[in-house]
Amino acid sequence: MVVGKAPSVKDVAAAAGVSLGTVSNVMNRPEMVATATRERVERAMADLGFVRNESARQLRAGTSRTLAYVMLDGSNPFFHDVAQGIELAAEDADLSLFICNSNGRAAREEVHLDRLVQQRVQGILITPVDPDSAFLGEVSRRGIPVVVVDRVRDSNFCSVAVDDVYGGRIAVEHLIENGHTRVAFAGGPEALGQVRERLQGAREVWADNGLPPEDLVFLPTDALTVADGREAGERLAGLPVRRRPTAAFCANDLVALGLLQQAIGSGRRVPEDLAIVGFDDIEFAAAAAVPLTSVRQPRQELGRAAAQLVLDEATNPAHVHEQAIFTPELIARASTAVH
Amino acid sequence: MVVGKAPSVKDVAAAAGVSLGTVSNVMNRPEMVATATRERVERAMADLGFVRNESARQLRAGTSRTLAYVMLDGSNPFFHDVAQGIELAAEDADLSLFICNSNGRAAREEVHLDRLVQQRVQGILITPVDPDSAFLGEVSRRGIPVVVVDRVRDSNFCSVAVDDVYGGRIAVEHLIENGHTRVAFAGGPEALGQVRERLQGAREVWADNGLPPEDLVFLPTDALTVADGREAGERLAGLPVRRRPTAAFCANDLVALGLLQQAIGSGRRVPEDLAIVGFDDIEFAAAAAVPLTSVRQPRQELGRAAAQLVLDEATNPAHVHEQAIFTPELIARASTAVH
DNA sequence: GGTAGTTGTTGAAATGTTTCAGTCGGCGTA
DNA sequence: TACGCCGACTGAAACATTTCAACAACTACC
Repeated sequence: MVVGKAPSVKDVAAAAGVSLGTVSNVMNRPEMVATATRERVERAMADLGFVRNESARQLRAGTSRTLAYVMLDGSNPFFHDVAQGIELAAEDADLSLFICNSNGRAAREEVHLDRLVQQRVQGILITPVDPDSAFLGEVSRRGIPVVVVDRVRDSNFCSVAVDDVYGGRIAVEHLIENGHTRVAFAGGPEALGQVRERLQGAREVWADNGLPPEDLVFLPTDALTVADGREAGERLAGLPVRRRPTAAFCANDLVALGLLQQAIGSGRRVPEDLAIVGFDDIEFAAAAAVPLTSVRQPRQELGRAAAQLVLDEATNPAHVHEQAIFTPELIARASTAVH
Repeated sequence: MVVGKAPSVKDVAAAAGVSLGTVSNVMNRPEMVATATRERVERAMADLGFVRNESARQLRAGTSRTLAYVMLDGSNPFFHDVAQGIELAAEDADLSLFICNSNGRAAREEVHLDRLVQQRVQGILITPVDPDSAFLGEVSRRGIPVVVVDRVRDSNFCSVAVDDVYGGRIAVEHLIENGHTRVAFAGGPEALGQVRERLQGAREVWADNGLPPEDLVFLPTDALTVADGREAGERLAGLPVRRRPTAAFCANDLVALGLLQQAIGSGRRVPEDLAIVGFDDIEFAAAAAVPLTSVRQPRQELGRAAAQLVLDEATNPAHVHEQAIFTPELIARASTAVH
């Protein structure tokens, strides 16, 4: 049962009575070896249970067959959908995808990046903790293509993101159209670009409609999780009735779900007492007890586009950096239905 | 801006005025090189921006620094929690974790496994599409430690799972205690070991309580997704009132969430009209609009234990295969509260 | 001042591939 | 028959490390 060491090309060559080079050719340019020989070699491979050693291949060929995605928050399904899009593109290009998770910690992110550079991966896709981190620049300078996902850096990087300001606009516009004149924005921390821009869009459209700024209430949260959403909901409920918003726009769906849960749990009705709009349109948004209106990001498409950019950068010498911006779309569901 | 090729050990050695071997020693056994030399070498490394080439290291040393987890369904948060547990253990052991997703397709799973073998990873953790697949046996026979997660194979494999029969028992026992005498079991396909065993546990405890088998209604689904749950909910609602169950036990939380959504959406109250128990206790279960009673699996712990087994198998010559079984726990929440 | 031991460093072999300049034999053409 | 050509195959170098036997320089001891 215990096996000796794995058979190498040399063993295959010996078994098939050919030279090393021929075995390699069978694997890498089968068209230039005679059919009979090729079959003999393939036979030998199967008999010996030969599996190519990728380290050796990569060392010699100098090119890796894997892409990596460093995601920001493994507990947010949004990032898994992005990853899924990347995976599909990687599959098409016959590459493996290495998925890492920084969990929002810069230190962990750096460890991952460091390892990826050691592995000399073909390209790195990343939703960084801080898009402007110097370390990211170093990786890129080292010659590894880096694409920033769901965030934007400067023009030295490719990036793929969504127009968050516009997303904020359509969310709040929808609420205004539905007759709301007091609206909360729940999300944070403000250091997050997403949060800032979605809030900005909300404020812009609010002003455009001539509504008084103080009626767009900012409800800051520590992070963008369900628990933070619940907590924001409690603060919202604590406001005096005449100042209490009748609708909330949340910086992402997790916060919106938390808010929804808190509202229903404390006996308020959604959307009658409180209308809610989320952001991302994760699968659980539609599946919530009151299906959630949300600003849809083309999650898989984001991933796919990012993968294509990184591949272009890796293989096309004439590559020029590109900041792709997608336009989000409002998906109206029960949580904002007019009653 | 364009960089020449990456500096190698040789370049570092030249820059520091030492030999190749010394540079290697600085990296791998720093204690046996004089402090002054070591500092000189480290200095040179930093100056040149040297990053060790992992392929070459692995080729020569013959040992990989990465673990891999092939997960079954990227859209189920349960598996991400397991992955998180593995990641923590990997971090402790200073290893990288490669996450792959088979999405329930055996073909994709095989592609992933094949690549992992090519990479000669240290160990593979997998929640397989089919735990008895022959391919898995081949991988293991090749000398790569394989641990089956959340499923059980024969005694030639380590595995980590939860006692599903017991889980089924406590779920239904809870419902019986709450006074329900007509209960549905929603889940499928029956080919899934999980589904079969959870149902079995449910039936056992049902019989133990002297209840008539026909009052435990099997509501089969195509898969374990939210959509399937909704669909099962519709079928449930379609039953004549006198035969309609007053409670449902779902094979996992996604199905339970779907059922919950359908029930509330069509005006029934939970738990008054329909009590619901899920399985897995994913984070969204507690965050549902009606917090879900669920059978908790120690998700992270599962992953952590699996990682430890795979590491033991990889490093301990005296390793003996082990089938770890965890005991699940019922977490009662509002969806089954007695009114 | 020779011997033994210790500490730090070296140099070369080895790892499993790919790549490329050659070799070899056979075939068609002049 | 000589020539060039072509297709199929070979052999060795190269890739960036690690490892290990050997060596050099000291120190300590008698």
